[in-house]
Amino acid sequence: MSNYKTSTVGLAEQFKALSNPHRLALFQRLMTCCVPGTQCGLDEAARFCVGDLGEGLDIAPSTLSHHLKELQRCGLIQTERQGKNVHCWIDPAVLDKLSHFFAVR
Amino acid sequence: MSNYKTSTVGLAEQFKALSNPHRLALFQRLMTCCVPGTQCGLDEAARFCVGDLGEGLDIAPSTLSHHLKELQRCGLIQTERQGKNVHCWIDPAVLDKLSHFFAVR
DNA sequence: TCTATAGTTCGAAATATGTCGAATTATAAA
DNA sequence: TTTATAATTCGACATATTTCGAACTATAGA
Repeated sequence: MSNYKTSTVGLAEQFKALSNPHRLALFQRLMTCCVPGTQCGLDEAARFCVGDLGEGLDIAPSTLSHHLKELQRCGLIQTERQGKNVHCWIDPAVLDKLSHFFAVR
Repeated sequence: MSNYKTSTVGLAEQFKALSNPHRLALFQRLMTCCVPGTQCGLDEAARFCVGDLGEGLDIAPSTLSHHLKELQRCGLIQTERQGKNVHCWIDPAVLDKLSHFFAVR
């Protein structure tokens, strides 16, 4: 447990979150705002709200909510209420960590 | 959604394979042979056989076999019989792909 | 205050997964 | 040919996951 995010169990939880096609699609949408020059999580214009994220995925709101909760539980995404909406975003450090895991160098 | 299927569903299957702590541990062991100067899959000395891979994981041989089959099914690892043993390895291209998926910038 | 919108929680049902032991196959060695 | 070792397949069972609809909470605006 020295570092939850990089331990085998913590990593496995993140991969489990990404193992569902719906959740992976949600994550990929959030990734699109993580581009050069953009500060994910700081630039609110680059965030998605829950409803918009689920657009076109054809799942019930309760299912969408459940999936986002799973993504958050394992540390893959962040959420914050903004009035009637709840905004979601990815901390770029999360992507860095996962990218490096597979980069054996 | 053909694009949705090829990119998202295939990836989700690989993440599902890595979502089990035992399978992730197996994959991590195989990753250790993917180091600079080593050609995974070509240098047989750098491969693990099934029995050695499961060493210390405390799972039944049948379970080990099942997990490796899952890793292979989604394209994460390769296997080849070598006499009494079956050798396993990772194609470095697989690691590149996954690393790049998370490398947004 | 009342209403509409956005999202969450809960309980249930169908399906998938992880695991084992027993039986089986493949190979090498005696 | 017989035996030992390495690994897989199969059947079973307990547990986990995915999904929904109904009910609920939170907020903004009229």
